[in-house]
Amino acid sequence: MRAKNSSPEQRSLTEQARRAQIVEAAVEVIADEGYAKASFARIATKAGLSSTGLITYHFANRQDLIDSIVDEVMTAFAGHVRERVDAEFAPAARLDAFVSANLDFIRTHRKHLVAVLDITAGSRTTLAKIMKADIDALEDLLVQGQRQGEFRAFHPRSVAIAIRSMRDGILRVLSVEPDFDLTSYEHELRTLVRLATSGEIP
Amino acid sequence: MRAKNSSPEQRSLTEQARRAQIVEAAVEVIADEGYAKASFARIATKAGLSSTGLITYHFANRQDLIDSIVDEVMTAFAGHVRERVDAEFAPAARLDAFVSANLDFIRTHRKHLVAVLDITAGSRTTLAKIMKADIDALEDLLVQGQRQGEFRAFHPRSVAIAIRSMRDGILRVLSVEPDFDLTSYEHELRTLVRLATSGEIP
Amino acid sequence: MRAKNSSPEQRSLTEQARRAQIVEAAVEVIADEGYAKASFARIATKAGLSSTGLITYHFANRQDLIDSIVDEVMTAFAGHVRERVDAEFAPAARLDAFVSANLDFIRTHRKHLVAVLDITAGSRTTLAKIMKADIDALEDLLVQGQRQGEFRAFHPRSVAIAIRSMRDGILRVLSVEPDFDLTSYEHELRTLVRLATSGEIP
Amino acid sequence: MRAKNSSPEQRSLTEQARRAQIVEAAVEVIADEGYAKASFARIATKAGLSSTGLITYHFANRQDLIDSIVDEVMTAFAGHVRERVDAEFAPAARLDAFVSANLDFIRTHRKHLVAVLDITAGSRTTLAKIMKADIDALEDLLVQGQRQGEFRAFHPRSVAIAIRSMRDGILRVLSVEPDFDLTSYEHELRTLVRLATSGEIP
DNA sequence: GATGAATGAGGTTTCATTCAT
DNA sequence: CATGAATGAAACCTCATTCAT
Repeated sequence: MRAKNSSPEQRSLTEQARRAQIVEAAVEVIADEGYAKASFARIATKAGLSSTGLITYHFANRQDLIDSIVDEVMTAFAGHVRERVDAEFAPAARLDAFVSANLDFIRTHRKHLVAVLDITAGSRTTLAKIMKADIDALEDLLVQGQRQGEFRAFHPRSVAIAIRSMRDGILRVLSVEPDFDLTSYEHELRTLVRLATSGEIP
Repeated sequence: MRAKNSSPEQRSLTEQARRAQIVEAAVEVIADEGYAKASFARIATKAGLSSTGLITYHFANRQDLIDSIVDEVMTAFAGHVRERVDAEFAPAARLDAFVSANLDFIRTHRKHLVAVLDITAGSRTTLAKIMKADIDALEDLLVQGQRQGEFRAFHPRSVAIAIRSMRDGILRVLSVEPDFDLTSYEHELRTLVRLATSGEIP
Repeated sequence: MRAKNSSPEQRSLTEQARRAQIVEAAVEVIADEGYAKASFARIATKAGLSSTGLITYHFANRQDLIDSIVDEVMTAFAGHVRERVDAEFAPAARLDAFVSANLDFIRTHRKHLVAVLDITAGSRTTLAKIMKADIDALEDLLVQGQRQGEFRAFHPRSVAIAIRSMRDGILRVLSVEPDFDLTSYEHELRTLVRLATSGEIP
Repeated sequence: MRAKNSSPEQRSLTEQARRAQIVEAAVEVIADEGYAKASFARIATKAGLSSTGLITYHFANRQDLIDSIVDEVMTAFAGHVRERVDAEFAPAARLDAFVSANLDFIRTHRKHLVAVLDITAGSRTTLAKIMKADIDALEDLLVQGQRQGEFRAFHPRSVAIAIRSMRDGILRVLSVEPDFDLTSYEHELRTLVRLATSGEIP
């Protein structure tokens, strides 16, 4: 019997634990070896499962597992960032909080984010969905700053894409160079974002 | 006898043409459907070949084909950019030329660059190689500008990564939204890069 | 402790009820979707059970469940037909009663019989057993009629096969066209059987 | 590269031979062990192939193989029967030719027909298609006989179903008892059909 | 040079069955 | 009695690669 159609609330503790375990193993495999090599067999081995059947038992199919990874990681990520952003009031401060919250989360969840980056690169539909969500949120922040006169005049969507790109870019570096030190990059990124946006709209 | 191990110089005209044809077809398939779905079968079909055997006949193996795509595209890309950069003298102008040359090439070779982006996302070793080359070149440009006092003080490698990321990021957007208009993005990108670097080192 | 190996007499009421429930669900699934798609998972779902484990708990294995379905349906079927046949005395009347009793049961138990038909089509050993029983019974009826001089001379086993085939054939039609109207078919079948057998042995 | 989309005409001799070989092996396996047990692995073994991959190479998928079997067998069957039927003129003679042609073909192609019977039992859509074609053809024959006054009044579709059922029924017997002697059955079947239809419409 | 045929490894998924609780 | 979790075999299918012609 499958757990396929069960909604998150009705999952037993055992099931939640197993799902989490599988998701973690998948994250590890994807982050370490790349999405292309993340077969059920490797994931099962990494998770210490006796067969790939257990994965299909807990997830409807491959896409379901992948979606679960993305959902879980991005929900945590977005939550972390939103909390930090919402602690600030002025747009410039909020934007700076956004950048530093991003970097913090990257530091503590490198593998998870690299895994999601890899997934989105290998799955266009997932990429489209996530990218839109990210960029929309950033754009809102920027437009807000412009309305309040804190930010200069610029094309908000383009700048949103640029900022998001700089965050993603460092993940790509990390996927190849896991020990890359983020200190300098964070400093420069915050500076760049400030320089890019500051200046009142004339 | 196989053509596999022959070095570029030894290739006959026919062979060069076939290789180019296969590379073009592969680019198209990867750009349109993603790296994951770019099987030899699809590439052969797109190229109008009757058998995947021909691909293995002209390329030692899959990796060889992929490397050829990347080599070809990146060589042309780098050549185009270098030419435009070298036409300028002052670091700031060279950097601006770099950005606009990048965008121009993206406009005219969208599919090729999206394909390479997809490939690098799916193959860590390729990614590492390309990224290093790109960032090194950019870093040189930035260091030069700082030495000549045109650029402010910043961590050159970090800013190089940031600039390269903004270029890559727009390719990800294009991979999902092929008709995205680059005009505004190019404008903002040039502005951002100028704002990010300008100011003499004190 | 398992209920698997218990003989029918030893079964508790609860257990009998569960078995019946599972058998009914299996009949439904097989009749609706075909034997090939009648997995334990589908049967459990149809029966409103939470696990396929319950099926294996009550039945030794798949074959046991299938056998139970066939046994139950065919016992009821045979009982119904025998009762109707035994109400008549003359062979011709008994044979006619046999045909009309068959059709009546088909009308009231279409799904059950379609399920059994599907099962026998998918399991040679089951088919052999049932077919032999059916044909033997019919053959007895025919031989009796010949002995009493009511039926013409014919090869009884062949005619038995033919009559049984016409009964099975309509089930195949019903498996594809559940709403097929049996009225005309019953009329023709009774006529055919009468025409096929009537005439004294010279 | 696959031969998937090739139409029958453009198949090479080698390919035609391989396809025929695989079809024959599949027929044998299905006739001997039943449709349910006819996995690619068994078919490949029976055909002496080194891997199941070769089956997928020559047939788009399982359904394609199954369809090919059915097509091939039923085309030959229908051709044989039609030829024999068309050699006669009067409806009664045509119907008798139909029956005896059916039996002849069953004798020479037992395995093929048993295989098709098994396939249709395991695949509702295929069953529906074939049954409709068979019954339609028979019904035409019967209606023709009624129009010309050679046949008595009866419901043509029902009698068509009955006749076809008697033909199918003997195949089921053969699937379990391959050495069953058809002589008596053929005799009785021809008699039954004659008795069932003869007599002018009043 | 080119091709179609063949191969076998490896992918996801389905499934009946077992077992601890 | 019943359940959910786990297992591993087997299914179909895709694929890169090899090879005879």
